[in-house]
Amino acid sequence: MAKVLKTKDKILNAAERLFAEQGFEHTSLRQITGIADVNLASVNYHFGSKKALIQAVMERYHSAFMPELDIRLVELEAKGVTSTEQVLNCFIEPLLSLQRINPNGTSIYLSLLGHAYSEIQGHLRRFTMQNFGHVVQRFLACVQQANPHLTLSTLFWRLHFTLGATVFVQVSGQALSEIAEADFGEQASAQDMIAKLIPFLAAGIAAPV
Amino acid sequence: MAKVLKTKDKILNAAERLFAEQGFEHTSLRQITGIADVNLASVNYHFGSKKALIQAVMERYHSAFMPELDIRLVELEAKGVTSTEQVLNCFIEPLLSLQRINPNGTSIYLSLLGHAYSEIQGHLRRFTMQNFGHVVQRFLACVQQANPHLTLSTLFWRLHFTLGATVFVQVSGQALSEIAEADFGEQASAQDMIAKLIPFLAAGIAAPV
DNA sequence: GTTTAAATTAAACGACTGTTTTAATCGGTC
DNA sequence: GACCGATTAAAACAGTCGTTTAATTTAAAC
Repeated sequence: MAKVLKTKDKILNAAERLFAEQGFEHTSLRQITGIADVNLASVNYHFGSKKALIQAVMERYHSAFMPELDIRLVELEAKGVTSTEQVLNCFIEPLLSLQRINPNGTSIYLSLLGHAYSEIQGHLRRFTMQNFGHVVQRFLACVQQANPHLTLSTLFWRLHFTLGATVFVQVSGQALSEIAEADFGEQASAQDMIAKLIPFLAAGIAAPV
Repeated sequence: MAKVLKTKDKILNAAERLFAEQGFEHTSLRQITGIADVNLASVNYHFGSKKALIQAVMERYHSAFMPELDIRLVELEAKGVTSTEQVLNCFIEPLLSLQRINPNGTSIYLSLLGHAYSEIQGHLRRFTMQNFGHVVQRFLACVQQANPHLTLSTLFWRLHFTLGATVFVQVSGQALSEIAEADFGEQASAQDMIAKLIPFLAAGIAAPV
């Protein structure tokens, strides 16, 4: 008995798919309502604006991911951080748990994050930091504890390099996966990509100056 | 005797500045012609289309940078590559030499590259690979020579992480620099950013699996 | 069955985009 | 000075976008 989705959920589902595939700005409300098979005006009726729709799509994932991440960071902080890789590993399970929202939840969330940061979505950044800024702070503290030899400035830059590498790969993820599959015959799931990413990032963050 | 610029050059200069600051898609022809103080229609008259203008802006930098990079990669290849950092260092001088085109040439070029890859500019990617694909190939060969312990697949992914980190930081460069200056009192020039980036990337690429 | 609010629909709005058209002007040549 | 191609100028074009309006339908409460 496939549940009949209400208009609001049909919009959210269509939007998250298109946003992840094409980014926020390249996706028009007409595309979304076309796929969702609802009227154009219903987006503004149910969500108020496109901005608000974007935030609603993100929040569904944020609110599932962030608390999970925070739990693991707190645990790690308590028992003491000894390596950068430890910190990054805290991301794995929370990311994979997003598959409960959607079978492709992990890559969708990462894609959305990627587009949120590569497009100029100031309102999203503010929105995220307001709601989950403390998680970001805790993450930073953990990385710092793992790398006491690095100055705050160096850490600042390296974390942004980290963010950049992650984000970019997710945005170009589909295209890259196709190339990788053609060239190396390997299908790269979101999980595989994370596994490949972590050693790279950990080594980069902890690199000597 | 400040040389009076012809319309075509006024457009190119205004376009490269705005493209670097805002990206290609967020920059309208009306913005460009407004700053350049020329008529809107002159863009299509002199360049044919916005796409063609984008390529013209990129080519000015590509044609200055790519041959310089190639020279250094060939030299390095001849004397034998022993470390990843060696390969990345080949980028420094060619990047800095772009300041002859424009005092901010280095960061403008990197910004343009960033936007070219984070926006979906398929035509630019094709254009670049057609003209300078051999340089990319040589770069790949050098990295491979420096890291014989890595599989081609691992290398493929790590180079894209590398690209991502570089690109992202350049796109968000201005915003990040401002934060860094506020928090750590350091002004981060394009040169500084490259110097911070290379150890991070080199360690990431060469990391153990 | 009537009432009332919620939800859906079709249509238009106003603002923006890249591009094209048509006419006016500029610069150099005979 | 008259000609002529190259350049500039103002205006309109055709398309897309997010949003709003006003009318209609649906669904639940009484």
